Amino acid sequence: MTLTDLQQKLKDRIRVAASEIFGVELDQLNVDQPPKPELGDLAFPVSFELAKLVKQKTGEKQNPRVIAEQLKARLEDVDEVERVEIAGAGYINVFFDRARLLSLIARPELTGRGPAEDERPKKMVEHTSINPNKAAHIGHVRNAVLGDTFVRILQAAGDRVEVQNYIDNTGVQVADVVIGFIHLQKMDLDQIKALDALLTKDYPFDYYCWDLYTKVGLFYRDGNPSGDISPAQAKLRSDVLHAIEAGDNPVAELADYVATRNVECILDTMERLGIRYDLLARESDILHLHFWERAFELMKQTGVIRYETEGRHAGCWVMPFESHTGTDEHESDKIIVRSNGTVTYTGKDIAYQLWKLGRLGLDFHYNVFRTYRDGHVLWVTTTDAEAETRAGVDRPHFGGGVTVYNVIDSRQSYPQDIVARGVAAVVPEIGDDASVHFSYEMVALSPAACEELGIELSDEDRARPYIEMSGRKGLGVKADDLINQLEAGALAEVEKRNPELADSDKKATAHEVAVAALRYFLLKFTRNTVIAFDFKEALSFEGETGPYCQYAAVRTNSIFRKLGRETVHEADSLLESLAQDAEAQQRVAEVLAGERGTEIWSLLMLTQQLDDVIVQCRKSAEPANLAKYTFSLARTFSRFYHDHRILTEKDVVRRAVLIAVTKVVRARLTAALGILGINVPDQM
RNA sequence: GCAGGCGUAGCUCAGUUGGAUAGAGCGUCUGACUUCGAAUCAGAAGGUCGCAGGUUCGAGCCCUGCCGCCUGUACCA
Repeated sequence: MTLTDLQQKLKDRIRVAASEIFGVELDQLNVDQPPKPELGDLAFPVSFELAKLVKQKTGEKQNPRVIAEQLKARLEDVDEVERVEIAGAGYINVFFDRARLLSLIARPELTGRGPAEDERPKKMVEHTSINPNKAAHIGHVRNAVLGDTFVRILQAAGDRVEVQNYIDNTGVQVADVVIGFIHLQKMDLDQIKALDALLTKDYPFDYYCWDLYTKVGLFYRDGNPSGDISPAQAKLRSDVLHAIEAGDNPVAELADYVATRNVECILDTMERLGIRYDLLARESDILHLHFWERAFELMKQTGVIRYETEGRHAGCWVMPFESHTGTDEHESDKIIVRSNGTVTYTGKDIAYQLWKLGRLGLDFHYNVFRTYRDGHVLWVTTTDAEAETRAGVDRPHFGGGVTVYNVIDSRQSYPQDIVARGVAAVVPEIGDDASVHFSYEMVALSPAACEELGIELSDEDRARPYIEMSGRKGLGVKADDLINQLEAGALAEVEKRNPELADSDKKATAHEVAVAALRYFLLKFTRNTVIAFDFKEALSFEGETGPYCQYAAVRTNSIFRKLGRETVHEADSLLESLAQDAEAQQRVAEVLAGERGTEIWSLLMLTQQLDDVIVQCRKSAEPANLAKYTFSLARTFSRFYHDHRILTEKDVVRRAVLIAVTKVVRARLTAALGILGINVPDQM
């Protein structure tokens, strides 16, 4: 029996009682937590609701407190319930039998649940999807960390998940860097390869491209970063772009090398943070395998788009958009195919989305991109039908998801909405819910952070709350730079605290601490909060941070290291025998009673909320809830740790209780951190 | 104009489908280390939840109207 089951049992009792006593059916039944643990373990505000329903039904006005009194006896019957109190204007507060529940909770957890792997509906999560033309910055990392954590949440909740990273290898951003190599650096593919081979770890290929991309931005604008692109350069860009899209020519070959190398660098960055993928879906393959043409047919057949013969959009295929009315300045219809016959980005996105949902009727070919150290294989799409047989590895089936989550920043909400509607219109049976825009706000730079980066600001910018990062302007904090800085800071701390450790262990620990700091920093804000990046805050290891949570978990481990097996065994068997030993049960109840006992008890209750939090995070798609919960568990444990000595505790029963609670905390805290993508080192 | 988001302590942010005395962290001030590790803990100060109405037993949360900020609203990708 878990706490969730117990809650359900109590809810059922209340429903039955409401029906029998008042003749009223409750469709919704809320459970709260009392503001203080002294007020009970669960609170039902149901009496207020009942008073309303009874009044509606009979016209008779009832006092919520009187109603509560009538329900009280029904709940007190339950074995796990010690007593029930009526509080305030009519809250029903339930107090559990603490000793009894402790022995239930302290039992080793049963593993294994849910149906077999392939029977579960598949959820698709697309995240990261960085333009492969430069290094990743912290804004990209927010995307990846949010996506990766959500994947872990879904998996923890028992879902089957497929993780995709979309590679826009034929877009203008790649074209821009290609122009930089060809026209600014005057390099051909062989020279680029030679350069790449010479680049060091401190300044890798994606860093080189980062700087080159900025130069191209200036080149386009004749040296003025905020100027317009000159017509001659625009022509250059468009020619290169077309060559890349067409494929099978030297420019496309060069572009493919550049894009692929950047993807490799970005994947390396992400792996430092524990982020991995199942499939890289490349735009070039979507193009060359004619996904769009198929989608176009489907959209025409279903009447989702229509051909305009007159007006401003004459010659275009448009998708009517009735939700907002157009004004003189702004159109209400979205153009999918331009009058010159080319498809817009939105059109291509609809095709890809249809494939993800298994509704396109076409598939990619696949190749192995890399194999992670633990054997997990990352696949990449290809047009080469033979690639897979050459790979000689079993491939999972890709695509065909029931729900698709696209982790894309909130500025894309308009086009994302159109994609979702377009898809839903083509295949009405799957509905709008199948496409979820997992949106988040950007990471911007605080004015202070800009100054630290040595970026000059205009007076206008200085007055703003934050400054948007820009790859084109080279304005941003590179992910690897920040991770390096975090690792250096953590290493200094580790060296101070654990001088006896081997250098490799120190570095490994510092790495785990750095990952914890960065991931937690990006997860503690809710998705629709703009993060104004601040170095001091991001580099902090104190207070509400990842390392704080880690530290609490490390402490639980060090307690067990020092306790010795016998003592732990003794504690385990004492709690196991509770059901048969009335005297021991009485003693445990005493330990858990009173002010000190309540502190221990409320910590134990908090550990039991993890499953509910996971379920809630899956539903709300909000990883910040889990981050907040994890911090609060770590904080509550830290307090418990200071208030209760375990190693020196002489009272055997009391020590057994403390050990049992610490054990449960260790398991839950480690699990919660794991879902956040944070590991617990042996020491730190 | 329209659409979406935001406005909560000095600063940065949480706040579940409306519930009990609005919470954290940072910063400030005061305490606690021959320690189960102080990356910690305890205490203090700090609030007209943007403004004004409304709905109800009850509103930071729902409704209406204002004010302010942000982002979208391309035959760019």
